[in-house]
Amino acid sequence: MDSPVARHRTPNLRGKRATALVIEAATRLFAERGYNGVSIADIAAAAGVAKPSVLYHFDKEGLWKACVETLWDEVGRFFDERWPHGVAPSRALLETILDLFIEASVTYPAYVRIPFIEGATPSWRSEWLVDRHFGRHVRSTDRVIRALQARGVIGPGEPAHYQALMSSPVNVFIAQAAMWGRAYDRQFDTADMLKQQTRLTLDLIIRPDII
Amino acid sequence: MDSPVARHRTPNLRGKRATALVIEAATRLFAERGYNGVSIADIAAAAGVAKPSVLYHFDKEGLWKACVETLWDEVGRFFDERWPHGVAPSRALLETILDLFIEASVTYPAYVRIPFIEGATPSWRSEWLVDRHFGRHVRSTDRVIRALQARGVIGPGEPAHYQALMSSPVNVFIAQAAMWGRAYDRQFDTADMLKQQTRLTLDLIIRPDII
DNA sequence: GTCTATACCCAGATAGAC
DNA sequence: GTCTATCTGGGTATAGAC
Repeated sequence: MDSPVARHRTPNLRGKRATALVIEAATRLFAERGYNGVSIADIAAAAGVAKPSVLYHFDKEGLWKACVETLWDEVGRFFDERWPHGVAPSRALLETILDLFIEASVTYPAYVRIPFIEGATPSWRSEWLVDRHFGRHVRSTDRVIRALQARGVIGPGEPAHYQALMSSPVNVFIAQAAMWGRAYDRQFDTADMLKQQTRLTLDLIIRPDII
Repeated sequence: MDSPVARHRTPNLRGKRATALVIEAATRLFAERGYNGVSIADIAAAAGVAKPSVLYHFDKEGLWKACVETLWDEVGRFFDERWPHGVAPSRALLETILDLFIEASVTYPAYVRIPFIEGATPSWRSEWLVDRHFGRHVRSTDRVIRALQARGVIGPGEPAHYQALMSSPVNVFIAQAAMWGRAYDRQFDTADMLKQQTRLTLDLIIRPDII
């Protein structure tokens, strides 16, 4: 072995194009460790290719953006297929939407973890995320909350405060699951824990006299 | 200028010892950008000393731990001086405690931001934080919540879920203030926003029939 | 204890054969 | 398009004068 002659190896394909393999691996790593915690070498190893093969397609910044775009496209389709269009603001609507977000968060944890990690610290990534995705999402949720308030489903107060409360399930149980899990010696990032947390949050913020 | 002769300069002191200056600057930077986002050169520049003067006292890992210990000591004293010892579990107790946490979080944002940033990603820092500080804090809050539940101040359900809800004000309005601020085009990390958020959270989780 | 100068390593990125 | 080999910069850390 290690003969100097027969040394070509696994030229490339495993069915998928290399770019897809790289984006898949990179998305997982970026979501686990954050942009600064991942090297091109890590990504290349995880994708089963050589470092320059990654850098042939992307520089690191471009790769991160491509990962986010690909993931958001996928999650966007997930929501489009399930969104309750044309439903009047009601307790049932809020339940449906929050359940949908939980399902999306469990299916695509990177969708929660990437904004959480990169948004904690100022950088071109946090700005880019807000300008391109997060801002739109926050403002549209804001409108849903206002509509629910107008119908009396949830009480008065700034929508931002309700958003903060509603984001707590995924923040704690997905983005910080490892820390809480170690503190409590127990697993937190399960669909069941998320369901319980969301149920509790809903029961608290929905006014008791509304069905 | 730049003469090769008269080239000694600001030997050291500004009243404080260099270690104190370094820890002060490093704590601020670690809280803003996270461990991996800060270099020794950044810290040295912020403290007004040379790089090797920082490394004479600490290696980077030791410096980070010293920052956390110093800060936690300080916040610990802050709580010790104000903690409502011997007060029976009641709505008033919960209000006092949450107000205290807000005051501490506004006074020492690093106390919120450092666990938030480092806890998002697995590393020796997240493990060290949980084992040394965060775990104890979470478990003691857990006991307070159980006592309040036994008195009927807050409803049934796992204490962890209530902790997640109660952590949402500081999570969103301190640790992710920059991102939400950019999305809403508005400032979030103000004492007033935190007060409002905490008031809302309390009103929701405290059972309405309890005074 | 603090500095200037430098060692050393690992990261991102490029050169050029295949 | 993918590889091996290499360059370069910025990072932590050290050597040694003062």
